[in-house]
This record gives sequence, structure tokens and C-alpha cells, in this order.
Amino acid sequence: MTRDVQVFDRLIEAAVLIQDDLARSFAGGPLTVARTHLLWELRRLGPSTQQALAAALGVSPRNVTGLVDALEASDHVHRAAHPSDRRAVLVSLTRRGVRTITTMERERTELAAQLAGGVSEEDLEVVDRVLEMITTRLRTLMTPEAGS
Amino acid sequence: MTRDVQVFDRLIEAAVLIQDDLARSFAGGPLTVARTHLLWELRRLGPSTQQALAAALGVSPRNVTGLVDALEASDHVHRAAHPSDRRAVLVSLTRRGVRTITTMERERTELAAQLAGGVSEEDLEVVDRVLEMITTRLRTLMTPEAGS
DNA sequence: TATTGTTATACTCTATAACTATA
DNA sequence: TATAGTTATAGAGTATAACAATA
Repeated sequence: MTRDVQVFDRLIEAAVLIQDDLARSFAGGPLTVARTHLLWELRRLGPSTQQALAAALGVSPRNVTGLVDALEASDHVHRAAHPSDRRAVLVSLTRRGVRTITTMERERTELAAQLAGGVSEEDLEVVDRVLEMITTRLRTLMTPEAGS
Repeated sequence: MTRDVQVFDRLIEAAVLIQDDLARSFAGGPLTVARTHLLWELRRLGPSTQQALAAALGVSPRNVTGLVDALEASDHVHRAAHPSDRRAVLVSLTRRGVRTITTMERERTELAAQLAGGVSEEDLEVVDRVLEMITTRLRTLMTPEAGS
């Protein structure tokens, strides 16, 4: 196996493990990977319509309805009337939602530090640069109309 | 944001993109990520019982029943009587299943070459080494009983 | 006429529990 | 008594299509 394929496989393996680790940390509770992703985007965007969330998450509006239903039931977000468009709702984080994200962000920082501990700054810089190139190329490959 | 968190985020981003790319390449056909994973394990293990597949995939035996049902319907695998245990079945790849995996492996090799093209051997070696360390640490974190 | 969100329907992946046939 | 696989049931994530309210 050539080095590039080996790196590719390691990348996938690391990704799967991180996903599993994330999913496991939610297990049993009302939060799941998809719902947490919505919380994350919601904090990034600020109070948003479900259409905006659907676009940000890359899923269908119908799917967002279900995710918001669950997150509203667990008091992580709440729906409010849109001030100027009576068709739309504005989804916002509750205090509990904000607390949840803050905690997750701290855990992410701690995990990153644990995983990268002992790796030299030079090596991290190399990994960062290569991963950036890979993601850029992937995005180009996946949107052929924009890449040609 | 510190460098380690940045690398962590890039790792997740690359992983998500690769997953999306994989899922998209199956879109519309009978193959999905989970079914393809089963094919992959089946080739690695050789003809296997569903129990063995469940263990290899880390899912419930009931889940394997559904995956094998679908893969049998699309002629990627077939069930046969176990020679010595009449409770069990032996799942094997059909010719079509073998062809499918061979094609996917070639595509993986091509994608890896495309993504890593132009990256120096030294840099790839660094990335490989760091990713290996990260996956090892993740595994230790996720199995505390084995790690202490 | 277009957009927002919902109801209706369906498929996939996943799980646990109960059951049948066999070991 | 234990194991292999299935049926039964359930929940989560995802999708499209049809629909009501509003723009």
C-alpha cells in the first residue's frame, strides 16, 4: 500500500473513531450527533429560520422540523414568531442550549489537547497544511460545476 | 484557536467530506455506506457467519440480517448452509460483490492519489505518524478498562 | 407565483426482546 | 443451557411530495 493510500485510510479511521466517541458521549440522553450539529450551527448563525438551518446543515427543511421538535422538547432551543414574516419561525438557543454548547466546546478543546499532546509545533503545522489542502481538493471534486 | 484545536477541526471536516463523498457515490443504487462496510469486512474475513460479521462491524446480529437481506437481493452476497452447524449460515461474496469491491478499491486508490498529489513524501510521513498517534490515543480513551 | 413550515409517507440504520431451531 | 438467526417493535436520521398560510 502506498503512503498516500495509507494516510487516506488513517484519516478515515480517525474520523470514524472521533464520530464514535462523540456519539457515545451523547448516548442515553436527548442529544444526538445530528441535533448537536444543529445547536452548533445555531450558535454560529444566531437566531435563525428553519430554512436557514436546513441550508446550513445541508438537509431538507422537513428534517429540521424533526430536529427542532426534539431540541425544543428537551429545552435546548425554542421557537418564536418571526418579527416580520408570519410564515416563518425564529429558532434560538435557550440558556440550557448555550450551556450545553459551552460545555461541549470545552470538552473539544480538552480532547484536542490530549490527542495532540507531545506533537511538535512543526509537525502540527505540517498536518494542518496537508489537511487543509485535502479538504480544499475534496470540495472542488464534489462541486464539479464550481471547479471547472 | 490554538493549533491543536485547529488540526482537530480540520480532521473532522475532512472526515465529514470524505463520508459525504462516499455516500454520494452510492446515491440511488442499492449500495449504502453500511452495506459497503459489510462487503469490505466480508472480503477481509472470507465466508462468515452473521455472528462473525456482527462482531466485525460492531453492530447487532439483527442489524446484520437486514444488511445481508439487502445485499442478497442486489446479488452482492449469498447465504449458504453452514457445513457443520445447521443453525448458522455462511455469507459469501458473489462475483458481483467481488467486482464491486475491486472497483471501489481502485477508486479509493485514485482518490487518495488525487488528494495527496503534490504533497512531499516527508510531509506525508509526518501526517501518517501524527494520525497514527491520534487514533491510538482515541482507542485508549474509548476503552478505559484496557488502558488503565 | 414563490416561500415557510408542516403533515403524510417511505427507506435506512440502529437497538432490544421474544422466539425457533439447533448445538 | 447456550447459540444462530429471525420476527416484532421502536427510535433516529434522512428524503420527496402535497398542503396551508403567508409573502
